[in-house]
Amino acid sequence: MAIITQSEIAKLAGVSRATVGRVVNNAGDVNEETREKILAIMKEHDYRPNKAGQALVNRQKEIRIGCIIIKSDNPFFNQLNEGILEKADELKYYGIEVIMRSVEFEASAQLSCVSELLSLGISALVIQPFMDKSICEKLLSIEKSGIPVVTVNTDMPDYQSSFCYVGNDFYMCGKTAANLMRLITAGRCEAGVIVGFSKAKSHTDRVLGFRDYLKDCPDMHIVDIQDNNDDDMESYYIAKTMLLAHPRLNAIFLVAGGVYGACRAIRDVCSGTGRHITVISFDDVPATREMVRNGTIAATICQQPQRQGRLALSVLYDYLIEGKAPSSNRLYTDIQIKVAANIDV
Amino acid sequence: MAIITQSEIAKLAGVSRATVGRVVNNAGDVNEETREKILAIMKEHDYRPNKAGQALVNRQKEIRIGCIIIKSDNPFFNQLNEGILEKADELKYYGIEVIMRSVEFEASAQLSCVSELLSLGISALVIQPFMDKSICEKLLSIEKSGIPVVTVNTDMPDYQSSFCYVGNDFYMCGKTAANLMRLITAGRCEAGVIVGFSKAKSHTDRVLGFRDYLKDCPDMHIVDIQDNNDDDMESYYIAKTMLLAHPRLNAIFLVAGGVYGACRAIRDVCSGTGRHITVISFDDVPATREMVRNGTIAATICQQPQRQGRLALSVLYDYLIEGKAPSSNRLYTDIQIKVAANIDV
DNA sequence: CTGAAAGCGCTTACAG
DNA sequence: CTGAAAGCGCTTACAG
Repeated sequence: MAIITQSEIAKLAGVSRATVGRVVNNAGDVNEETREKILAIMKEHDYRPNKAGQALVNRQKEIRIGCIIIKSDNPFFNQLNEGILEKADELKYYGIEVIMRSVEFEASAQLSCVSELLSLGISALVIQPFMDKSICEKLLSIEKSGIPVVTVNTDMPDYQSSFCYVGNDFYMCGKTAANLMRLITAGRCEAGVIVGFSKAKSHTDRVLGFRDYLKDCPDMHIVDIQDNNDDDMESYYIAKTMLLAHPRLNAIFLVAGGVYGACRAIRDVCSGTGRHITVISFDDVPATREMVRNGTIAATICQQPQRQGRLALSVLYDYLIEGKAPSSNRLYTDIQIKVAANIDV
Repeated sequence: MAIITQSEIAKLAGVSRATVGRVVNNAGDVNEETREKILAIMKEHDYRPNKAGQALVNRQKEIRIGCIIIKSDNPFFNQLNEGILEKADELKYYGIEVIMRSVEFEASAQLSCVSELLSLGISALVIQPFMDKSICEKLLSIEKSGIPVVTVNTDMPDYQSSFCYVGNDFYMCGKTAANLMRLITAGRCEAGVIVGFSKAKSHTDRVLGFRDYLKDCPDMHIVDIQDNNDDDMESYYIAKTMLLAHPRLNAIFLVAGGVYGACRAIRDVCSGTGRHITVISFDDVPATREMVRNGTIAATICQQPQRQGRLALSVLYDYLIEGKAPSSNRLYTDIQIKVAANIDV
């Protein structure tokens, strides 16, 4: 079927291009009869607007999107950042300005940043929300005022829902980690779990999924679980203590940051003793990649942070410019398992 | 830095938009001095053409891209097909027509299809090349005549190189399969290898990578290797024979199609005997997914066929319309490991 | 309720 | 060698 344009529709309907434009964009009054006639022609010819045309005319507006991402030493967040910046650079050419803010992962800091961005006149917001009631309420209220919020990389609590969430399905990530653990330990393990922080839904969901998977595995147990606050020193101390306290512990599940610290502890405690620990971690920051390459970590589960960043802005572009809502309000990126052989591809 | 357009450059240089256009597109003669002046301004302001503008004007041309993909019952090829069709549908709006041909995986059929497409006036070709001298020579000759060839999903032999290859790095895929096998069998296995066909580089490279990885694993061996021609019945027979002939065989590496047949043989031979076979396969057609879900296959390695299809056309769009060569002439898609827990995400 | 018109950024055939 | 102009498809302010 050949492509049809607005002016061809206009010709077929015996009206002007402007009238067709009004129908397409649901903008302005149009006589009911002619509207229906035009809609019928659109349907018959499967009309879809030419995106290049839309993009071009869009440069005449000035649209701003605000982004609030976590300020942290963890290089993981740079990967997310990169994705956002890449897409932002592209959107610049389509008349969209992206305003970036890097903010402490903490309620009051996020709240005041949201207010600042609102005062700059943003039409949409991208945020990694701190899991707290005050943040939820704020985000829901600005959505009510017509500003869509995309939660990226980590989400609000389950009972709430933003315009769209873009990121991993962390519950399934936890299950995937457990699945790998089962395959590698032949279904027999005593595992230590080291969590990042409990105010990130991304972390708590991973633990939930892991636990649930273990329910069907009679010979797999969690013997200890601790928070490391994504910190390498805490992580080292916790791992070391776990390993010494539980001599039969043969697996460690690293839920978030502090991977390097935990791996050092394993080396310090086990090296030369013949004791082998199966380690599953998340993400692929440089320290983690190195540990996968040298065999300390059996597998790491990655979430495409760059893609998350790009996708968050894409979704908003489609909505703001093309008036097209996302296909789902949970857009999940791939759960990517990486072992030594495919981590550098 | 604010964005700059051709007409702003024109103003700064004191020339017309047309002259700037000529410099940007390297088209037509321009006085050397003014050319340099314009180039300097472009550089200073980091000028990059607005893609929407380019796309729009492009509709006035008529560009055709030919695609030759393998005709087969294997649903894997539908996935590749889908990706191509998706992108083709998008490119329609940019004035590009994609001509699809589904052809037997065999030299003479591919050759005559190439000729047919050339006679239709294509400006570029996408193909899954049969690995044969006659095909190589044909493709190289049409590249010499100025028509870029993108090899997709499987490549020409190593000593030759198309304009661009889009697909997995199959050698690394083979290594990844071996890496998983090592993790799951604790480095001790007697493996049977079942190959698709030997005239697809994608298949032979996987075997190479697998073999090479095993060189460093003293307790992992290949005890048998056979071709199944991607056929389920042959596959069943081969797997059954292998399992019976080698009672200590505890792992099977399924290099390509015929996954269902091989898995049935494993069930028939091993069910109820307590014998466990670790199976690693490729791709995620429905039958394979089912075997991963029910635990017959430990892991399957996927290659994003849809993405390969889309990317092959993207690369050509960038080249034909924006004059931008691909960042590399090997564009590798991700090596995706899927286990039961993440295969349905 | 409707149409004529301008303009987004770009490319290119045409006239000089 | 250079400029004026047309036109790709779209949106929207303006005049009626």
